[in-house]
Amino acid sequence: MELRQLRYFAGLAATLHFSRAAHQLHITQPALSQAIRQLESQMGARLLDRTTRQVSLTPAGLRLAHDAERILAAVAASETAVRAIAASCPAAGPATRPGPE
Amino acid sequence: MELRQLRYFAGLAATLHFSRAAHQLHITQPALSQAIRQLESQMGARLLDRTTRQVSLTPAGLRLAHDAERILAAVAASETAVRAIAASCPAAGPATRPGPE
DNA sequence: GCTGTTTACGACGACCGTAATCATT
DNA sequence: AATGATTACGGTCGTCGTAAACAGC
Repeated sequence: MELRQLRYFAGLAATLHFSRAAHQLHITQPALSQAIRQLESQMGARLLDRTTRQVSLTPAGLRLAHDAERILAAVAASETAVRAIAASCPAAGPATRPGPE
Repeated sequence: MELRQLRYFAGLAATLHFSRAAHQLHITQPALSQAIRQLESQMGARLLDRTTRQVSLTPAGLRLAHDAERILAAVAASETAVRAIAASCPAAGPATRPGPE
């Protein structure tokens, strides 16, 4: 499982629409479809009920959608915190060159 | 930021030793070094103090190490939960073929 | 017939492993 | 000199986009 998968699935779960979700995620519909299919395969569980025209979450999909948002929020929060710490600690900066001059 | 990065960083933070961490992660040292470097670049913050022979966490790295473990635990828990739900809901299985027969 | 998802296919890029280099003890 | 991390480089796999096929309203 990768964060990319969770981002895509969260976007799809929010809209329940492949086209719109793909557009919001800045990818094409086939790429999203493939990624979701791969996620389902890896999880060994069907996450969506696709009746070709109707997209709805299965119980497992609902759970994953909920968890995905929490996880993605935690990741974003951590990233913000780490950047803040680095910013307040010049010695921990990315390219803090004390330099001889 | 990807989970792969977090897994690698968590493993490295646990041992503070590239060779041992890489071995435990089933990759080579250069691959780990590259992944960590990439993570630092993307985060815009130095996560480790590498004095060539001595590896120690920066404040930002310490924070990320802590967050990474929490996030990875949440991911693992979610995966378990989703699989359990799918297992208890045959209709949500991966290849549950009701079949005409 | 049209909207919307899936499948097929080719190209680009990322990740990993091997080999060589450099630094520290 | 030996250990350990980095850099360079080539191969391979994954991911994405375009094009075509399929299904429901």
